[in-house]
Amino acid sequence: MQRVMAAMSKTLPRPVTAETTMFEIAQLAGVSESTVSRALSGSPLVNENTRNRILKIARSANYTVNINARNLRQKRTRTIEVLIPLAEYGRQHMSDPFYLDMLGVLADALSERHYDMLLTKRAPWAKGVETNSIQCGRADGIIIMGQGQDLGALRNFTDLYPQVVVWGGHLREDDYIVVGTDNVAGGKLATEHLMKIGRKRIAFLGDPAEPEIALRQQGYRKAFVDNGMEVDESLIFSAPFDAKEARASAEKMLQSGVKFDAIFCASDVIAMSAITTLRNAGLEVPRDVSIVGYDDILIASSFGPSLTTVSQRIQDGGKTMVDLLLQRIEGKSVDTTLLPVELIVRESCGAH
Amino acid sequence: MQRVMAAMSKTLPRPVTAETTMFEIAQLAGVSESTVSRALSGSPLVNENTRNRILKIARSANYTVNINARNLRQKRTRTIEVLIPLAEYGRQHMSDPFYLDMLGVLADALSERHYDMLLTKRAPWAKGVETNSIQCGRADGIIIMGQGQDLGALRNFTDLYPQVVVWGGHLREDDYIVVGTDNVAGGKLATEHLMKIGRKRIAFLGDPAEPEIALRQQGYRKAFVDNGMEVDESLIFSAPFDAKEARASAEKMLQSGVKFDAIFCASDVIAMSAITTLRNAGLEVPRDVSIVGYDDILIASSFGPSLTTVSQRIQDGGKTMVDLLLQRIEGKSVDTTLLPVELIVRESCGAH
DNA sequence: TCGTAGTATGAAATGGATTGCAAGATCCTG
DNA sequence: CAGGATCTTGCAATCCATTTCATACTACGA
Repeated sequence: MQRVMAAMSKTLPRPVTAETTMFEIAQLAGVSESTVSRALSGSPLVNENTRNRILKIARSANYTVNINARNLRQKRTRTIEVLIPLAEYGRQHMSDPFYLDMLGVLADALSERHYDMLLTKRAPWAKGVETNSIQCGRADGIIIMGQGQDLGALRNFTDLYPQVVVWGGHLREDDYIVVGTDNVAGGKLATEHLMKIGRKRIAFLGDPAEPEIALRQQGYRKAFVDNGMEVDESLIFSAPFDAKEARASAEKMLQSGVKFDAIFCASDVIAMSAITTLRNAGLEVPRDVSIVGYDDILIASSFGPSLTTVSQRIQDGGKTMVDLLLQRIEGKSVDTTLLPVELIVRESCGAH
Repeated sequence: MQRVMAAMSKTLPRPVTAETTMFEIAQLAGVSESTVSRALSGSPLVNENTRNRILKIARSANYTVNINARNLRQKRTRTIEVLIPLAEYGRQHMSDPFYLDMLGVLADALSERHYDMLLTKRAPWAKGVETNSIQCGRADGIIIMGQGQDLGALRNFTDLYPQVVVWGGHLREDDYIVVGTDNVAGGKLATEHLMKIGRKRIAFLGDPAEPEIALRQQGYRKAFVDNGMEVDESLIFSAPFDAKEARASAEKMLQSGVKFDAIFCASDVIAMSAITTLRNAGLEVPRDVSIVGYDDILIASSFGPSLTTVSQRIQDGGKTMVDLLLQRIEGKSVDTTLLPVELIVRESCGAH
């Protein structure tokens, strides 16, 4: 790796880590460690004057409790692991900006409750992962974004470690806690909107290997059935692909020669790719083809014809996941939650 | 928050945490805890047969060491905090997908070295953050993405806690370790490319409040000076804005009435917004206006016309940050590093 | 056979905070 | 003023693994 080096190399002045212990604070304040501990943790068992004195001393000594000692004793970490399918750079994958939006919400929701966030891209059951963070005491619970491909492994894991919340599709047979939008309703909503504005040949683009997408496709089908129409299977483009290949997929769709005047895309990223591909092929959106996406990601706003989409209520969703997980960690009984869907109509979805 | 609840509520079977301790494994194996500890940590002080026996027992008991106890004793956590300016949802900000790409690289680089990643969006010196993760023993070091607005606070912090690496622009007076591309060279490269393809009125779009962007603008100016031309200040659009407002900014640029035939955008997100805005205004890219971005983010590929951009070498950059940080934590002397820039020429940047 | 080097193991101290229990101090009530 | 209730505080145990130091054992050469 070729690099331009700066002139001066920087050496470590001194390795600063936790230095002062509670003992020293206790000495300074002339009390026992117990009292210091109680004062700092806001226990009512401490006299108000004593507390204030201790707080002042602790602050001036720049003292902070050692988290590891505390975690060890309390058997809790106030840390939640978040598992996100991040980009595999080597393989030129791209990870969906949906996750970045969600990450922001989760970060807020967790820090509001004084929890830290441990970020991982590999499932605890994946090959080569030797231990999981719940068991080894690194985290109190896990938020898993997306059910992924290996539903069996997910189910096994959540059987063993129930302090888990999964973002994804609601599958009847699953026993873990799921939060997500009502994907069937969402798919139906999007499709019916396209019908209402007069589109006749509505295509579906998305890979049903992911449970959520499969449910959206189910909703797409339901829209036809419920309106007394038949699904034209040639309009369903469901070849396996992820975000990086979305554009290629959209191109194949064009080349297939099948006629369509609308596409329900299973995600906003897919929709963005589709729009780009159509435009490059000389078609106009929404004049020639109407597009609906799914997710309502923020970046879609800096993207040209602004995107009609089914909102995943990322904000609600993230907060709900945190709420439920923390409740479950406390041992409370908790429900799988389907968030209601909402169609956000914007430019990309005009009538003929 | 209105919700559709699933029929069955899920109760916690049993709160699974670390249960078996090293003592029990020692009992089972008929050895002391010391030996178990050594066996599991791969110490050469243990007989090979004994180790294998212990490993087998530990595995069958589904045992994992308690991380907190280990961290406490060893005074290290094998955890790195990553500070990223994530979206403020309430305020409708958007966070740059550049960070998501970088996050993927960092996750890989860290996990390769058996480090965990703690994700934060608030600087340790921010108001309301009571303690920093290095001091309280939560992390061994911090990677800070972007210098942000408060350079003074950053400098103070890194004076106190040197185990920090910052992604950003190389500012001569700064003493902390910086990794980033050579932003001046990058800005110059982009601008000169636009000159070479025959563009005469090249605009700059980006907010120089962020040091990196300021340096890119410096490179933009240098391109003119070095080629014996004068900078037309009316072509520099540097009103403060972040990604969410990029589109609005681009619109202002159009409305200003200033003529231009190319834009050097300080980031890919800005470039995407600019292209969209131009197109909506009836202009064509690159026929009427050539565009160059900065970052080479993955999502730009699903955006069409594919983006000419200055690559930030996200992969190199992420790995370098992790390398340098871990070296510094070990107390080694370490250099601020400028990554060489590279222009990736694609569609968005054609000649007249 | 003794001494020495080398290998394998265990006992015990250590890391830093939290918390159950006991006890001293203070206050109140009759 | 005795007796009980209420506050405060401290002692010591506890959380669980790592590591230093000492010891036991083996083997080998002299």
